[in-house]
Amino acid sequence: MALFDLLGRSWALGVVWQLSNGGMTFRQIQESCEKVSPTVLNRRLKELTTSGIVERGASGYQLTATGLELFGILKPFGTWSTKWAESLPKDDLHE
Amino acid sequence: MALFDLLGRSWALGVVWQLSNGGMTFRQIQESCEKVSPTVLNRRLKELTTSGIVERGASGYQLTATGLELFGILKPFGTWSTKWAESLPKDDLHE
DNA sequence: ATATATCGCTACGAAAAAAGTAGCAAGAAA
DNA sequence: TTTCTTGCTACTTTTTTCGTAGCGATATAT
Repeated sequence: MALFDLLGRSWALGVVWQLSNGGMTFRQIQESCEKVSPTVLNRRLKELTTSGIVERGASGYQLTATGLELFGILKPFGTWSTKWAESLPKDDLHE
Repeated sequence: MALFDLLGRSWALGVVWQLSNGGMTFRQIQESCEKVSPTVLNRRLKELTTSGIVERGASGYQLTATGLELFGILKPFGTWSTKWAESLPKDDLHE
């Protein structure tokens, strides 16, 4: 349940998702996440770092081995979500 | 990304997780989630309902077919999270 | 050296979300 | 009728997030 607490915060899942493409700079993440406020992004990155999911590397922030493992689990959401989105009226996504 | 927005709200993942055990009443969910405030629980349930993940049945709230499918994807988190929790100092879970 | 640009990040006020507590209306049971 | 439980709303306080501005550090160019 602590995992859901961590990942259930704003942008946490999005950051992990984005970082799966490789290392990104702070501002790159910021832009790819539809402009997250730097305050929150910084907080999420710190949380994910002390949780051993994200680390800093040569090319900026990147997933740790553990983080990549987590992304492996997260991956199926991608395909599932497109199916799911089609089964809904567009407006429902904004509630 | 809309999926992460929906599931990245407080208790959303927790509710889906709890409901996987079968139908639950409003108050049962409330207690199993370490006392979520009714305000938020009600909102999450409405969101998940209009998103076709949760529905109301004879025994209270329950997952739809789509919801069960989602839980199938969510399931691996369970085993992964225990491993993950062990690889961390206890305190890190509270940040 | 000076100017320019990009980087990670902090500060700060406003807005939104969640917590926490109380309690109501409806239905079932005694 | 009284008593319970259930789903849920109301209301206030606390926490989180947003949105914008901008600093200090490093790099690159002039």
